[in-house]
Amino acid sequence: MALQIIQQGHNTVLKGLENFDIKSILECGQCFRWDKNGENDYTGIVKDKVARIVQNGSSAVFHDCIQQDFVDLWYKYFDMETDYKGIIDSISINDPIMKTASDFAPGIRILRQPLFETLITFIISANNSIPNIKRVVARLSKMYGSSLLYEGKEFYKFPEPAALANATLEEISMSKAGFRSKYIKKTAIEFNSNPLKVDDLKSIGYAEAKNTLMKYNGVGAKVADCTLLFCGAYTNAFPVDTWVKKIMEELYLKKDMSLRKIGEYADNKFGELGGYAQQYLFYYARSNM
DNA sequence: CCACAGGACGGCT
DNA sequence: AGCCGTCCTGTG
Repeated sequence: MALQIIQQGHNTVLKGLENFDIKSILECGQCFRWDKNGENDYTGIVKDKVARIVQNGSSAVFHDCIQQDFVDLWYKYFDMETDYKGIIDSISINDPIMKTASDFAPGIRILRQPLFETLITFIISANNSIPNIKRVVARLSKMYGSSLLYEGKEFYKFPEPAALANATLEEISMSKAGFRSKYIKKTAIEFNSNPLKVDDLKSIGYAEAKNTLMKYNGVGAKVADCTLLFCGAYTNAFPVDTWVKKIMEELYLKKDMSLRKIGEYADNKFGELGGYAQQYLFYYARSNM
């Protein structure tokens, strides 16, 4: 059944969802601005829109969301045009490990998040835990992002590059970003004076795009790959963190290997679909290992 | 109190 | 190229 998008009063209702599980999507470690209200019930902010999403099987309700907002923002954000069933079939055939990992969470989708926000939040993710990353991002947004009301509650947009570029290091440090505070400030200054767009990254090719991002202070190979993958620029980006290293070594490689070599192995094995493979593996590893 | 988890960087070999 | 100490905050 094809996806149906229906406006019902103030809400937008989706029916016929396939490979869409809101819990897997929002808790697989790719985003930091969503909060759980209850089972399959989340509220979050992207750009200047807040959404409360409640999923029930193959249906989901976007509360206080007109159909036009769904089409303009959320459809792209949730990567609705991509055929995830086809991707899973393609990477799982002749690969029982990937079959197990994708069967564990076939409803994962890779979000297409705003570039500057993705870059800064993954700088914050360096040597950090997901709950702490969320707290730091929430503090920065409250300090430097404009506020908006949704269902009577105040939400804060992710800061504009200029707001973080003009902040002092002492102020940014109050977010408790720790040693990453100076990375945030330097990168915001650089980005603000020479703004980068997703299309710029797409036009120069994966290797050059990764090099470009790694010039920012606080951005190594892993953060660069996360940014390229989660802003929707390159689906072949395969970020190797400690969890992916662990699961790749245990299930595929059967020996210790450097982060760089694991990345090369994945590139050969998964190619253009590496980013999807990485997400199934990462979520499976974090939940089961 | 201590041990540990989580990546980038810079200095070293 | 690879190894290792340091950076900061929070949790057990």
